[in-house]
Amino acid sequence: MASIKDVAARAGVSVATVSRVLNDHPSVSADARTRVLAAVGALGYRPNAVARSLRTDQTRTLGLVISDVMNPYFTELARSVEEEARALGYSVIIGNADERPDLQDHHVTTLLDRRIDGLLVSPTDGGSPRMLDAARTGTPMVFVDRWIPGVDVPVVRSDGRGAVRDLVAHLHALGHRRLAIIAGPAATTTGRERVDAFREALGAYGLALPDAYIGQGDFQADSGRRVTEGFLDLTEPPEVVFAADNLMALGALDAVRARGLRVPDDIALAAFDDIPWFVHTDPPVTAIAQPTRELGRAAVRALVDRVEGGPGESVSLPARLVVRRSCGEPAPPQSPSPVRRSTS
Amino acid sequence: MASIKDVAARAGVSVATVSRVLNDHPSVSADARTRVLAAVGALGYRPNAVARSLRTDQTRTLGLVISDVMNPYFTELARSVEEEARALGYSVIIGNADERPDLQDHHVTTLLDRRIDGLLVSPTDGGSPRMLDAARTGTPMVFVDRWIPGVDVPVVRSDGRGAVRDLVAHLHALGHRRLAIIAGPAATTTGRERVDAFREALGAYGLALPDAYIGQGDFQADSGRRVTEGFLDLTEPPEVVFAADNLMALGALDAVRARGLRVPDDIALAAFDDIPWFVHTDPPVTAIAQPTRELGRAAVRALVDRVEGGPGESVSLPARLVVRRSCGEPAPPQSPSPVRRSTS
DNA sequence: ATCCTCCGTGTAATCGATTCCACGAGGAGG
DNA sequence: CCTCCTCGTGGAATCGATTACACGGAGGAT
Repeated sequence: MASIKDVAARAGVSVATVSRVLNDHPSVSADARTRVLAAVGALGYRPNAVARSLRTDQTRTLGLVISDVMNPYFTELARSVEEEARALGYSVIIGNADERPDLQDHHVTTLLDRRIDGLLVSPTDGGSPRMLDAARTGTPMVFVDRWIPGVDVPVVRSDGRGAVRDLVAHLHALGHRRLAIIAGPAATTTGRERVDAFREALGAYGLALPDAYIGQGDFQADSGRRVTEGFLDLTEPPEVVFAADNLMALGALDAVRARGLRVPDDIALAAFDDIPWFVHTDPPVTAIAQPTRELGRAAVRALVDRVEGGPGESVSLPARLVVRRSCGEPAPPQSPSPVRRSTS
Repeated sequence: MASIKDVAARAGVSVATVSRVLNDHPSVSADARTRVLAAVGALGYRPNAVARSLRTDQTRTLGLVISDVMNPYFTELARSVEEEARALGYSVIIGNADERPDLQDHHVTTLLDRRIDGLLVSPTDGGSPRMLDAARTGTPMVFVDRWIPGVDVPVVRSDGRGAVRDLVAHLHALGHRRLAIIAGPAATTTGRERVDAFREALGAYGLALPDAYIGQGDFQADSGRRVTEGFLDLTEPPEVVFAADNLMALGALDAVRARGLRVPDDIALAAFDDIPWFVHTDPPVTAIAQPTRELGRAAVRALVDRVEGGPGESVSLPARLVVRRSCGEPAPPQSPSPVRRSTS
């Protein structure tokens, strides 16, 4: 592969001049510039980003470590992150932690070894020493979606409290009183927050959230299935199951179906994190939608700001409730059939 | 950040010795080794991958350019690629082309600039000059899922012919005779092949595939919707719509629902590429499933083989039909309700 | 005419690793 | 005791860029 030396030789100038042309430094004669450009074209020369990075100490690359790529929410997040980064002249390297702290650590380590300019993380746990260390020693870093309390890093996230209140209001209006939640891992902020918000919203209606109605999940479909089975085995099963993420909602749907029961007639279902497929499930699932695209954009902007020496502002965007039919909502208005209300 | 020089100074040896310890070169005394290791630990030293790459001319990184991350099929592919690459000691940088040739070209270019060791591509089109050039000038490269005819690069893909035959047999047995297809872009091999396989399978039953029953899609949900509306507007609409990918099937489902029609009673639906959500849609969708994980693994193995100077074998794995209820199949055996057959 | 600036250019140092080569010490063999 | 290896080690070149510095020439001011 042609190097800058080859270009210099062919253009009859020094490598310094070639470099100046390529970085459009002002003091280059028009003549030299055209000769260099001609040589570049003839050789199909492309600067070696590795060498350039070594010298300039910047890679124009951002690292993104997410908890689970197979979750459509994170896929969309990753996509919008890449889009915004590209617009700003950066590349993105994605590391998929699969909700495993050891994998998360692996990715953080290799990203740091590659000297990425900044790191976007949606932490799976309390954070490995390596990550905490990076944050402390000044690696530009921003948390997205989830964060680690006590670590001084900007956080870009969505606030679901309002939407959870709306959801509970919706459920209450439909007559539901026994509401259960499939929680995310306690090690994650989103895992804890969603439970807290749910409990708080319940409290506003004088409803309690008994321990038996809090199932411990891990944001994966299997755990949603397992927890839901537990709920159904209770002597007094809940009337509604609220899954703290979309994958666990899917598992819950599986569990309900496996019992030969139906949503929402036998049990209602709602989920945190909306995805296109929820429109097409049987029944369509009521969910809380995060402004995922905006989250990705804002995260990149905050990170790039940090990279360039700025403060990198934290951002919190509101989520919103999207009502469908999985909680017993009457069929949509265009349907002429009479409204049938679920039991209780 | 500590460099090899700092380690050398602290251990009281030369940088050469430090490097030898780190790459466990045999001729290093036990004494020197322990001192170096101690210094590494004390300083929290991690070798600079950028510098190392410049010198060794290898990045231990693979590039993966896929057509559309938001498509669950490609997400899973990307995930398995990363898994296998990690097992082999490589990192992977994913580029999302979003079915846009210009974006694909952008990613190929930046990946090449970064001097990745090998490139995995699922081409969106016939290939940009840059990509063709890279293939010709010896950049290790492997096509996955889709490929470009006439380019001498190993191809790792899934053969769907058998599964398409099974699908047509299934449809024929259910009494369907007017079968239509939502095709993928003609610029992609998978776009063309699936139509060909479908037409061929139809031929075996003496059925034709009229032009009116071939809708041109682009592998995105919107096109599936549009094409399906066209089908429904025909004076003699098809009884079955076969979408050449999962996203277009989703669009088709939308279109059918928007008309107030039902699957499979009014029109049957099948898709290429199975995904977990198809189990939960209304109705569950009959689909052709590719062995995605194995495809990803095989692709990485072939690429790494090329990188290390081997031939890099092409691989073709069979896809298989997964029957669900979207084509009018009787309800699954465990259901006690009587079988109801769709019209025609 | 002299001096000072400014402009375009080249030489060489530098980034952080790897690795070839030379060198000195020590052991084995004659 | 001399020679020859072998082993551990360090010096220095190298990868391909960027950039500080020096230098020569042109042009303007005095």
